[in-house]
Amino acid sequence: MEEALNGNFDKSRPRCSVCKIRSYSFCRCLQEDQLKIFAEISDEKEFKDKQTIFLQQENSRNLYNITKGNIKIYKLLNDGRIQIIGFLYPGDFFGSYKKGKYNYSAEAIGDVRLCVFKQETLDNYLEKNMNLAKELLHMTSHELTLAQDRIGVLGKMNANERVAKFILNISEQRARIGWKNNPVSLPMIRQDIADYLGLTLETVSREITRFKTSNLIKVMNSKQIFIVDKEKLATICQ
Amino acid sequence: MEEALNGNFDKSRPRCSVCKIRSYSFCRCLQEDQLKIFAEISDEKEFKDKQTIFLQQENSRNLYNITKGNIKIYKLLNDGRIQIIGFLYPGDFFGSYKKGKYNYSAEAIGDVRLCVFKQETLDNYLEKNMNLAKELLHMTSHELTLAQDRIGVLGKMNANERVAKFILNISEQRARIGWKNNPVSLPMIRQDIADYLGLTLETVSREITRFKTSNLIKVMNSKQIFIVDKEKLATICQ
DNA sequence: TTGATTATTTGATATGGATCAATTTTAATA
DNA sequence: TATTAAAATTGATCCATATCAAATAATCAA
Repeated sequence: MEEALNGNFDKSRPRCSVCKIRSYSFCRCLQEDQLKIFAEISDEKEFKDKQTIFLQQENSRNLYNITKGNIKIYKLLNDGRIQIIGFLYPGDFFGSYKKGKYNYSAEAIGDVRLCVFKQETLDNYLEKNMNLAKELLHMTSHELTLAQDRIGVLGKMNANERVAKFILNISEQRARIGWKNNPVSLPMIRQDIADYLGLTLETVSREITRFKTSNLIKVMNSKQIFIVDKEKLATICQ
Repeated sequence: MEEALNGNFDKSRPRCSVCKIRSYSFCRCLQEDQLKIFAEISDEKEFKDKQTIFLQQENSRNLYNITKGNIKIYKLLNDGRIQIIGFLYPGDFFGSYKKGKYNYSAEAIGDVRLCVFKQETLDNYLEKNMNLAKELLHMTSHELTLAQDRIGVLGKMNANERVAKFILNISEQRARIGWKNNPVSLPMIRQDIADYLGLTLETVSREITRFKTSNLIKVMNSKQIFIVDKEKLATICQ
């Protein structure tokens, strides 16, 4: 099962040793000899497009680490309004290491592979490994700065600036994990982008058209955007 | 100096031992015998109303813990637009335990007393104290959920809902640290509330008037709001 | 390949909150 | 206490984005 998932049939090496995204993930702080233990306390699972990973009201039991694919985390208001909190990519983690309820729901965008950690198991392991605790602290702290950036975008920026920032952010994220970042692929649909940016899908579509018309981007197809003038895009959202 | 600040002249007890907000702060996880060391690696400082604690572009050196008063953390766009990321209260911490730049600026609202930790010093101390590392992780994680809640508010809620949520949130925060929460005191001016909620001060003022007119609140004075109908307020923002 | 479904774009109109402006209230200071 | 400055309220108007609606394009299933 594990071997099948990461395409590694060498039973002598733990799954984590051959994990391609480990260097972008919180487990990068582990020594080679710790990887075996870590592979044992985690479990790799697959999810299909649109499959729910967990819902906000559920008791939180797990922390997840994305090894392949994209997921969205979102909140639902009781009248059906949706706010997408974030799109997450390989190397990102989500879920909760606190008992209680999850703070959002999580859903796969396309096919996804996740490392699953049971809360208590991870918590126990933290006791033995200060590096990992520190790494988690730093990554959580980084998540917090990203969330604060988003507060700035949603609180003060107009539609034009939001869409520009979105395109640049996703391109930067791709670069960070060493992927092709131009043209940048948008795995999510326009409605998701709208629910992420606090706009409607019509407004998102119109802003993309404006960028296209003024030659800042080329729309190869609705999910592939080529950035023609990165500087000008950056100027829009500073 | 330390004694003067916390009103304790008993030199035999470390400052942290008599700290009134310790039970709401990350240092609550420390044992009595560790408090002496902690009092030595931290430093208590006072700031006056509107005084800048640090600016976003500065190199981050410190982590701060509020022992008295309120502060606001905010981001500035280059055209002068301001977004207040959060209002922080006694027991809250802010700043950075990473090298680099701060992610926001911080300013005192009214007179403030802060525990200041040097990054490296705290980091070194973490090495020796797993409890503290875990506590910081949990509190940072909690900060993250608060930030995610705010993303939901700014992305999907209208002016009416935002102001209702603000009043309830601040009242809950007061209750959490055991303070009088009705009438709730708003230490910040309307412009700050507006910059926090992504609205204008006129809109904030109008919404407060609406709540007053429909008898959900009583405005004792502009900084003291008595919540008359908590349930109805809660229904507005669910 | 074709029809059906889903996603995206584009257009017309409506509206919530911004903006501009004036007044009132509160706080600060001489 | 009077004078000034700062904060808050209220009113009139405007505009960016939402909403409603239709057309087009892409994707999927049979």
